[in-house]
Amino acid sequence: MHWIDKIARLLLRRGKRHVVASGISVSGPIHIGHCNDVFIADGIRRAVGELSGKAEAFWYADDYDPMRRIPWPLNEKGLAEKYRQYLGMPYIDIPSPDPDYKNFVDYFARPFIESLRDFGVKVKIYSGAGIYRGGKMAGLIKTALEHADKIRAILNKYRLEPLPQDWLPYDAICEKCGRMATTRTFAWHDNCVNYKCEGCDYASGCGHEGEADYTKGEGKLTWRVEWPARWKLLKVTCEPFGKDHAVVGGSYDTGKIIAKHVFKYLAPYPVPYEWVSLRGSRMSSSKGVVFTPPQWLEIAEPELLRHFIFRSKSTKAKDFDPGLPLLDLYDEFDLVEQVYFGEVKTSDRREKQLKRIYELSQLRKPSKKPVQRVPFRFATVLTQVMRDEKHAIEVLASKNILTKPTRVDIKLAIHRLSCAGNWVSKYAPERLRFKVAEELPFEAVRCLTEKQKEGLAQLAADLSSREYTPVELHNHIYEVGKKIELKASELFKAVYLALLGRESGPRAGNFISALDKEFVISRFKKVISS
RNA sequence: GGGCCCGUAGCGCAGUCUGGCCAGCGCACCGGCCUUUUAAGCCGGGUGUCGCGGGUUCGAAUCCCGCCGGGCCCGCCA
Repeated sequence: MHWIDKIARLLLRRGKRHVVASGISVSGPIHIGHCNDVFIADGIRRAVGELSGKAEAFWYADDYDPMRRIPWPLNEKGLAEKYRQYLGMPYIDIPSPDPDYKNFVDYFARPFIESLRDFGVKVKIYSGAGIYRGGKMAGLIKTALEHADKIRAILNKYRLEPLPQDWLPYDAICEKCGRMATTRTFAWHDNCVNYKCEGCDYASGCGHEGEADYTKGEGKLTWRVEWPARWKLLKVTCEPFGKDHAVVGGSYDTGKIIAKHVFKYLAPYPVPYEWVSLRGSRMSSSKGVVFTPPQWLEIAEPELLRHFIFRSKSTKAKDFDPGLPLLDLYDEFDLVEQVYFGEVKTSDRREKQLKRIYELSQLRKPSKKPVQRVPFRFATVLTQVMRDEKHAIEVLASKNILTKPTRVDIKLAIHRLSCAGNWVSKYAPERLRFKVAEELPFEAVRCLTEKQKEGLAQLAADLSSREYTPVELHNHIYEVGKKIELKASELFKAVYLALLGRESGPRAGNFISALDKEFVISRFKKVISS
């Protein structure tokens, strides 16, 4: 059974209605590693629903935390100076570097939130700042303040250095300088928490002493208390989270205890997950080592990222490499799809697992009919020679890659071709790139022998006298070589030199078929008369 | 100091929860074929002490204990 379904079953043993939480701190560019979080939450929501439970999922933007590091690209020269002043302030109060976005949070979170729909993820969106400023957390904050001693005792069990006697689980925003990380709270009464803006290790305080109204969002609960409060507020029953929170004595452990003893709430069923690395190294918002969902959609279908996440256990570390390894991911996805549609056989057990992975990779219910796909490796060649979409579809049909394609098949093919085009220009190694020479490459064809020219002349003549399928054409090159007693490899070389200006290229039959015939004939003729 | 994950074929991995067709998949590789350059196709081939050592069991990659190696997280804040 797939791990998503195991979790769904466990949840249903606890109850019928479920709320699956996800969310991250909006501290910089949101990358595909963060997709684990929402995709898993959404996947569980889906699985619970399929098992006739009631479930919803949400994504919560932690946008009311203080900025402790300036993220890429705001830490680049010019901008860094400007953003230094905002250290310690809540993300929501920091301006956007781009006027098209409302603020720092909008700038980083909107591209992510907007892409969620493209990935078939159906989640409610919450904003921490919205929750606090809307006063929704007021009651829970009061409870936490009333139980400050109890909370402090719980946390101290897990700390080397105990919290101060007057510690409160609340971080106030300084009304004078707007910073949150710099304040120290020490007392409270009615709706207000007293603080002094003293500074912290990465930002200095302004010295102001004041009162923050916690019912109006003039501050927030400290993380280890906020998390359980949020569970209670939003009735969370299940939540995936990264391994940093999952550590013994970490925020889940203390959150569970605080939830039970302070908020009288059963902690959600935890789903810890491993992180996604990029080309072997940890993604880092501050260094700009990130790969984002919109970047993903440029080079691959959304189903592929879902496949990437659901194909292995959540606790398994995953590495993503948009270079050549992406091709393997494509092949694997296509293979799983063929297994789903019964076109490829495997063991019963494996088949069951793969079919479920395929379902989870889909944005909606899978198609009833088998889907025709253009192998991505081939798409990377076709996209470099095709004249237009119509022509590309003709080529695909002539090669039997698409047989009687439906409108959907054609749409998928065109989409994959555009992904392939983007991939070739952005991530492919040089050797997979080629460009048809627009003008006769004089330098390159100068070294051609008379025999090679004779071969090209023959090919040109044959091309104009009849139609060839790609395979026929490929074979025909060998026939021509035999006829004029020229080694096939020499003739291939001549073909590539004439068209590309280099000695090798994509498989010749495919390649020439994908080009305009008259263009090829005239190019060959030009070579002969050069 | 504590915790988590990983260790299965040359490489990447599935299988471990629920012990018994679990010795598998992809790529690579080897042999053969297509007169067939190329990250093209077809047919055939598994190349393995399942990290090591114990234990439980009729039976262990799978469960338990110990150890080794690699990676990561926490021990500030989130």
